[in-house]
Amino acid sequence: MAVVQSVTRAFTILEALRGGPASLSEIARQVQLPISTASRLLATLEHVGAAERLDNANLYRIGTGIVTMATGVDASRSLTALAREELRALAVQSGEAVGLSVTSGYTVHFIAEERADVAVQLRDWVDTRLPMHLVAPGLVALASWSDDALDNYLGRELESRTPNSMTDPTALRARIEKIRETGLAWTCDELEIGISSLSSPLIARTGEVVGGINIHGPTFRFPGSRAKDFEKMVRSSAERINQILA
Amino acid sequence: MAVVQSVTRAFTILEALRGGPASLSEIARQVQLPISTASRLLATLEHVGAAERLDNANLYRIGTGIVTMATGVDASRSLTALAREELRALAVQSGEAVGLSVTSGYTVHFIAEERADVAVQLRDWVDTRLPMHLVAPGLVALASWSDDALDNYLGRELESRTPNSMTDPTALRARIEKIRETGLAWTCDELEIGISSLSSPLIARTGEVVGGINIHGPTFRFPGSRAKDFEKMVRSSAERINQILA
DNA sequence: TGCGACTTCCCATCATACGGGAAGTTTCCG
DNA sequence: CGGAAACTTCCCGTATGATGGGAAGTCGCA
Repeated sequence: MAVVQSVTRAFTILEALRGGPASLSEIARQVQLPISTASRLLATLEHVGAAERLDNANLYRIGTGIVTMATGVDASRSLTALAREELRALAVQSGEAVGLSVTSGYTVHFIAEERADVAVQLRDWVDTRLPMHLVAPGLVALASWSDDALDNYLGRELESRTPNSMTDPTALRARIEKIRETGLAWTCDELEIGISSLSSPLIARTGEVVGGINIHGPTFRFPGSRAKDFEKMVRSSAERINQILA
Repeated sequence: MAVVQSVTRAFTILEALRGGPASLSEIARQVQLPISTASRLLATLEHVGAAERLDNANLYRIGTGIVTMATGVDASRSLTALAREELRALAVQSGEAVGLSVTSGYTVHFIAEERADVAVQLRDWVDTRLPMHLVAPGLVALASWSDDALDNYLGRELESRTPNSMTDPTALRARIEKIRETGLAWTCDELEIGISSLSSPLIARTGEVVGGINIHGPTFRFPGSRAKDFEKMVRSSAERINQILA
């Protein structure tokens, strides 16, 4: 299969730009091309709208043209769609409801849910935004944050929703330390009495935790005896989704 | 400013792919390149993940690589993110659910939704694809099409979902003519009994209608008395989003 | 003022993108 | 079933156009 050199190189440059705005020489170094070649390719990318130049500076970044392109992508392959099958499988396997959430600022935003067919169900969390320290996917996200970012989060007034909500910064810090070791968070009766949940992180190509998937349901259906199984399931599901993301 | 021919051509092809999956020869025709050249460029795009080939068929479509690229863009600049604020405002203002959709081939694809806090709500349409002639954003898109394209659409068997679904080509043509004048489409009980909707088009930089935003809800909440207000709201919201797109 | 790092532009060179066409495959009709 | 039409894939000779070294210009800094 014949492949056009210049086009391949152009996309390599685009890939490099994902790391954030960069100058011509930085990019040339990064992709190992002579400056003049990189310059010509960047000019071309700019020309077609795939890259843009920061206002006045000599910095390039990915352009809006790419975003427009992306909206034309068959939607069945958006993150939620890609993940949906996986979520469904996990719901069936666990017999519980399964959620997909993304982190945004200081909140966790649930964007998809799949549920098994059992009588007692929780309410639908899709499209709700919740404080990170009260939900399992929020805790795994916090666990990925730098100390500084974490300090900022914990330094604020922390919302409480049940007597079980944990709002003490020191206690939370210790708990997060544990999560860092296990890569998995449990919550129990912290958001609402009677709800238990466990979550594993979703990790973007950049290494950043962008969200989580979680199994949740009535606390009485989450006894210690099923815990290990649940943990294994949610871990391997997250693993598979991460592979798609990578 | 020197520009690399092959790279420019590659992006032209990518642009052409936005119209939906297409075969090698279709694309070659569309972008006016010799088949062998188009073939080589498509192979390259496939190689870098910017295009992919439909399972077995000889159809290419935009690839996940582009989506991944787009996620590298400052999130505040993605279409849905840009539009979200606007949608939310519109939902609050109208007190109804508000949808954002893009057109793709002969279908309308809902990609985002915001809803007001009212008791009776419709199901979530996000991630569904619907025939253009049954939904308001589809009708405004059709209204922007050339006569030839419209003939093609209307020449096919048109799906019907309720007794109110309009499937007669002549009637649809007349209706679309009206929409062309007003720049706004209403539907009532045509997709599902009890759902009303109105929509204004989203117009890309190229002048092409790429999608629409719409207000929708239970028909009983869409009396004539509110119609004018709704029309004004959806129009000005679309206007603002279009300004962002331009 | 001079140095270093950077961007832009030019131009000779030849690697490489190009496109016609052959060969193979599928689709569509009569 | 047969044969034409339309399509995809592959090959290869040609010359176009991508390439990269380097000069010239710019900026910041000491």
